[in-house]
Amino acid sequence: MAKRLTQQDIARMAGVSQATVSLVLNNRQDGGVRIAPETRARVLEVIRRTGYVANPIARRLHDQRNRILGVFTYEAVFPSTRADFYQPFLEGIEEQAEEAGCDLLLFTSAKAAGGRRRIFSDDSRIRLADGCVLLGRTVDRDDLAQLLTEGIPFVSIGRRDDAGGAVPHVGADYPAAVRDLVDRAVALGHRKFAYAGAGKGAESSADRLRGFREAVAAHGVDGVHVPFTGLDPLLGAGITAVLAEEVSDGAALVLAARERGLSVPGDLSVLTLGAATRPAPQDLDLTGFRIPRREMGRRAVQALTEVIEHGTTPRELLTCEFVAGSTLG
Amino acid sequence: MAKRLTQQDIARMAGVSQATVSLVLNNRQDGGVRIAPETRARVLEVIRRTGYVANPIARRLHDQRNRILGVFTYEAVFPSTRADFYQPFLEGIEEQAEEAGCDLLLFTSAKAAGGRRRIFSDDSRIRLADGCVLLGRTVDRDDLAQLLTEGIPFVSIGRRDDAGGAVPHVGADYPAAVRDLVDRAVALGHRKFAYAGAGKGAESSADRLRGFREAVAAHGVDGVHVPFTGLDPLLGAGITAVLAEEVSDGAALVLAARERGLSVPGDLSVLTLGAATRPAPQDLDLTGFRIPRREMGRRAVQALTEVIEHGTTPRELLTCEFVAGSTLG
DNA sequence: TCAAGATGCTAATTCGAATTACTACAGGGT
DNA sequence: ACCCTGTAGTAATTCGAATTAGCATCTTGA
Repeated sequence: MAKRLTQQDIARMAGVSQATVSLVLNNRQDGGVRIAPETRARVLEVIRRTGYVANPIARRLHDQRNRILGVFTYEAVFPSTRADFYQPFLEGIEEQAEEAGCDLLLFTSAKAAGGRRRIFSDDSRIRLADGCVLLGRTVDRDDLAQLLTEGIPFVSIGRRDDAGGAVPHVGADYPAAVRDLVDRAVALGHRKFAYAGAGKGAESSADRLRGFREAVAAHGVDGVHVPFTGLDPLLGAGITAVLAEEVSDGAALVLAARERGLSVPGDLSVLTLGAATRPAPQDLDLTGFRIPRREMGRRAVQALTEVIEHGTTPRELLTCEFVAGSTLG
Repeated sequence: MAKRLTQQDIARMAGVSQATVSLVLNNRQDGGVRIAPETRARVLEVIRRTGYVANPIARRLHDQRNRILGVFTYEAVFPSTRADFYQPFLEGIEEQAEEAGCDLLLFTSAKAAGGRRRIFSDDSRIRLADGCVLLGRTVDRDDLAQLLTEGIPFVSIGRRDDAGGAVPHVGADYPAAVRDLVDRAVALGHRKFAYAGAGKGAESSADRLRGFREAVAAHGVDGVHVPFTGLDPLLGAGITAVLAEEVSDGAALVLAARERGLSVPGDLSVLTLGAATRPAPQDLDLTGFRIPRREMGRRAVQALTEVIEHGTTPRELLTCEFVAGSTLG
């Protein structure tokens, strides 16, 4: 393998010093730096002839910045089963990274110790990057705490509870989105609501349930929280509008109701809250909201840039867009 | 931003020299290097406590390994329009990288100069990685040549013609796959074939056409090459079996034939050759072959590891699996 | 008891480029 | 002759980690 040319080589060929080559290469004119036009031309000619390109590694070593942004996920991102979830986020991340002139480092080397990746292991490579975007429905709290104490610049996609300190994040404003759905349903005459789903565990689940509770309280209407167990318990309780955390659960409700000869939304309205841990049928035209995944990816990278440059702690919730659908009436 | 820890810092904390930290970190025991167990333990403890990781840039400057593998694509990988194409490759790449304990660097910073990314620009970052996987239907020949002359380890996914030297690649064996299809069709009685598609441009297209020509020659049957222009020219020429380079073209043929009251495969057999530059309907059950994309991704990373470690020039074609379908008879 | 050998660690150098402080010299003014 | 200013360039240092030569110190064996 042919040894790569260095500035020293160029310098020798042009009969100048390495420093001069560097100065010419970076076209420096400021701060009392002067290179005679002929010298400059001579150096440039040698560079042109040899096709010399500065070694980016040495360059970065000096500049203290990599222009590398890390992306950490707690599972592999590409398998098609997970692709639907990660895809839009990554799309936004990639877009913004390109704009910022940064490369993306996927931490694929993180060993799945005990089935799940961990950021910090014996040989953590997290510091390879200037900073890191965290992606996943839930994030290990110990990992978060350690990121904070070690002062590693990072931004979580998705709101996160404090973990020994405020966690920088770019999330979706689930409370507002869920309140909006309830508002619309109340305006249409609904008075008995149910929230079907976990409502806890991940912050995103808790936030949705919180929005639900706030909304029913504000309107003074009935609202119960139940784990998702199918259609019967809901009908028995006289519910007229169900908010299903999981899209696939919402879809299941619609199908079950119709199978039983009930009309959706005539007899029952079904609203879906965007959680997609399982694949769901696409053809049901469910009413709900759209999580701005791609935009979240973009904003996360922007926020990360700020963290890296100014050490700020950005926390931001993006608005979810209402999706009219046809299951609310 | 909190200053990043250096070996010097670790050394101070452990009360040893920077050299010792380096030796412990790399677990060196050879060549007269000896570190007392207690010292080693003390250093490791500090490393563990602080979560210190060697700066890859500095490391790379000195030796030649980062455990970072680059992935270069000539367009953004995540946009959903391209996802179907890239996804399976990336899945394999990620899998194998994880196994090899390497991280993946996506060259998102490569500016699309003139609409298309280029590997080499004024400030090429290609050398951040230990080596690089190239992904794309076509690859810039100048880029290839420069990769070769600069001795940068890389592997192309997809066979590539020489570009001032043999290009390491992991491709699909299109000639064999196409020959196999022709063989099967001949065995079923077909004697007049057409190859519909570009048959040139990308190596993958040329390889398919070459396989076609070899096969019809070997069997002594009729075989013409036409650009894809719909159904009529084929019927006029008395063709009974069409091999459509593009999946979507194959699908179009089937639909057109059936619309005209013809039976597929009764009146016309349609074989598809797996090229997917455009989205195609999934429900037609076309006869053809499956490109082992995921496996290609895996093998490419394995091959790249060999290139990096031993400077070899692996060239390999993987077998495409026959897909029976229902459009050959 | 003293040289030989083993042990444990460190000083110094290297990688390639960027940057700063500084030198060397020319010409002008007094 | 002296200082001053401007010009053109270079030597030396820096970034962080890896490596090698070599310096102390401690054990043995004769």
